[in-house]
Amino acid sequence: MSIGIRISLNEGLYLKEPQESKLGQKIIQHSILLIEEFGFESFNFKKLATEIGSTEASIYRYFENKHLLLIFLVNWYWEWVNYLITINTMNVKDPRERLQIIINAFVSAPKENPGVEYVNESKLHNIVISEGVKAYHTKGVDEENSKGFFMSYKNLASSVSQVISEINPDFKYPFALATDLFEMSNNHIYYAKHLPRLTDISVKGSNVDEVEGMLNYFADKLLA
Amino acid sequence: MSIGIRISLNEGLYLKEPQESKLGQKIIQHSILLIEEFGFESFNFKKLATEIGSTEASIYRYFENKHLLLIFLVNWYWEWVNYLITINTMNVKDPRERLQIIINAFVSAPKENPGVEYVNESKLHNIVISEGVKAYHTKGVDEENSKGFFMSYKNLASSVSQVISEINPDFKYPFALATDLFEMSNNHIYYAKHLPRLTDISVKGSNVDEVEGMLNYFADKLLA
DNA sequence: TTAAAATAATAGTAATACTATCATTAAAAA
DNA sequence: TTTTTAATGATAGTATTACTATTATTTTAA
Repeated sequence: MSIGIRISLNEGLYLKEPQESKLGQKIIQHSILLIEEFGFESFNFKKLATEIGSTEASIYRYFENKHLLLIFLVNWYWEWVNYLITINTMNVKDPRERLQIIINAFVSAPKENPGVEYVNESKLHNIVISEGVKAYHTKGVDEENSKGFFMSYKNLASSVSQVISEINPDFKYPFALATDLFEMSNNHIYYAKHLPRLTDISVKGSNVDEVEGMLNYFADKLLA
Repeated sequence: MSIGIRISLNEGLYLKEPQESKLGQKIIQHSILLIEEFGFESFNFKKLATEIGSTEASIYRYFENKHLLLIFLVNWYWEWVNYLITINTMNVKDPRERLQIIINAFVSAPKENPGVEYVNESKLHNIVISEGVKAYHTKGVDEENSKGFFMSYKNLASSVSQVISEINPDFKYPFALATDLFEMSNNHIYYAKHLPRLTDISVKGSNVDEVEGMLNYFADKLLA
């Protein structure tokens, strides 16, 4: 059962809106499961087709290729985090408190499941952590950007930058800090798990309190 | 003509040390040129072979696959930045000044060409900026890490973290900040060029002063 | 000057990333 | 309800990629 959020994404990302059909939803659902489990490189439409009992050709009717599917998924995540931030900060006046809520959403948005039944938000977050940067680190970035494929990230950065500027109107780098907090959140969760000597924090199970603490500390210090 | 630096990397990264033969050096040299120009995804050993007038099979005698070649190149960069930092901070007592030199190396190491004739450091830096994260964002990261494939990055982070701890021995996140400064440096140069709404800084041509200014500001504030 | 090592030439395989065509099924409109 | 349309499935096929194997030739070193 859905609580009724509908995430609408740039139409150029897909050939046919996958959220509006059973097969489309299955593609989203199982691509998340497969990419999370086996990684983006070894993921392909043939394996996905087998997994959902469909065919490669059918999947190609929804997405041009797996790269655009990845961009779609990452955009879905950005939109969803932005949505969560919006509702969770709605009645909070103090911008410092709003930024804390934002940082909490960055590290643990998946815990607040919005009930889109075909999206496992926790696994999608893992994908964003492990593979997310690949969405915009390609030679096609400029063309894709011109089509608006990264608008959701920009909107998210913009929302956060506004809160930052509210806290400290003289701070010179509100967009950069917004982006950095998001990336640091993902990076340090990744490092803690895979390259622990690149960080000071540790993540036990799904406990990301140390990452959250660090980001709050950084934000406080920078905006003081 | 070389000024005599020799960058030695983890032996598991290659099948045969490419820095010790003409063909190996050509592989390094032209893989940098091709990846920088066309991107890592569209790069392959066949194109590289054609480019250098050799064969796929010959290249496979040096590197198992293009992914390991990328890790090799990125490691080369990390080692080289670490080397530059070492010599440039050698006689500098003040750790704050040392950190400034480090930040300068992060944003513009390529300008100080060490004279390894088969490595275009500036283009290699572009690769690190655009493709670098792909080196350690894969499903194989844990196994590769256990073989020491990311030791150079850890060493770099460790060097920088020591300076950070010298500036402020109570600072809780010296490794994280070291890593973040490096990643932010690369990220914001990339954003300025391709996704400017994710940052506040701009990079005109090869002028990265604004990035440098921001990183110095962040470091100062956090370590104050 | 001969042996060893490195490289080139050639060929081949399995997997990937698609595209095309036609048959079947499901949904919507008449 | 039928009939038209849209969506999906089944099947096949192509070009490229990521390799591996074998043998010939060239370079280097003993």
